[in-house]
Amino acid sequence: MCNDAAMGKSNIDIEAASLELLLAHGQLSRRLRTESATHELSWTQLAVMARLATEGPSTIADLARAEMVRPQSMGGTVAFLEELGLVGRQAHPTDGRQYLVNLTEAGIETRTIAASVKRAWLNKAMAALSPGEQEILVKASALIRSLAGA
Amino acid sequence: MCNDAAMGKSNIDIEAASLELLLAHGQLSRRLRTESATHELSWTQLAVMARLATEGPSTIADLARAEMVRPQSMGGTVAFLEELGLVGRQAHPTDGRQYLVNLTEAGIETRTIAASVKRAWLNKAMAALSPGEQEILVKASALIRSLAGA
DNA sequence: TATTGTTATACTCTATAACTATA
DNA sequence: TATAGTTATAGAGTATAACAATA
Repeated sequence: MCNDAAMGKSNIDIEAASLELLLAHGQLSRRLRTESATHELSWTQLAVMARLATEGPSTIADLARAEMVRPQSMGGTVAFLEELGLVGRQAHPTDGRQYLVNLTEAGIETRTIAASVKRAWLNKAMAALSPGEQEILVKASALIRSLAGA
Repeated sequence: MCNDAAMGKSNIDIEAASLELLLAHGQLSRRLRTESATHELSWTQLAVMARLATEGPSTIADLARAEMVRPQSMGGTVAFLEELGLVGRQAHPTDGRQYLVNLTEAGIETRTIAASVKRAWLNKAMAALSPGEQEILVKASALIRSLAGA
């Protein structure tokens, strides 16, 4: 009468469920890698582009915190996107140490992100699912983001 | 009358949905990295352990195909698990080129997998969700695995 | 000739540590 | 002294290429 199942707290085996999610995550990672072309935006690069588009200009330190990488790593990510002309940087108005990173016109072009081969494969794969299944993945995406950000 | 929405094919924006899944996936990857300790099983190592447990002994080439990495990479993965004593290998009964990789007693111990710090964090995070949300993630895991394997 | 597996080497992404400049 | 950012170096995971042994 004292375990979760007996108490009716949940009819799902959390241990099994989290392992399933973990294995699914790993398999998706490897599959996406095989579908990726060279010179394609990486996860973090894509995430930075999306964040700048929705949240507006931000500093390297802020981007690093939001995307859960070290500032040094984010510095490299931003430098790479800068070389591609997708983002630019401006001096911070009040703090001489910081830069404000922003999307350039080229970066704003949705096509730049949409051109991703990763997305092309995933678009196709998701289009083959039923609307109900698609909805599950949309809800799961939101849940995963909230889990990861908590 | 000719676009998907008008035809009632789906009320979900596939482009947006796949980007959401992609961004969620990336964020989960980075979060799990920050939660991971050193000397912990990697994604592929974990996947191989799980596969050997459910599918029985298999060859390196088969494992590589199933987990979508190159045979050379899987060779390294198996060699690593072998050093840890989690898997062993036997000569193939009929083909002298191949080995059959199998879980050792130590590997069979569920605790070996369960000891993962990744899983500990994810268990805790998933336990905090409602049963309905947990169910969504369980269903999404199955969908993602079928997408990745297709 | 094709396939299994190994060895050698390189690439991508990120981490840690040490440094400079500004607050 | 603390923080933003850079530079240098190292690590994990996987890829490609070249090779040996077996089918």
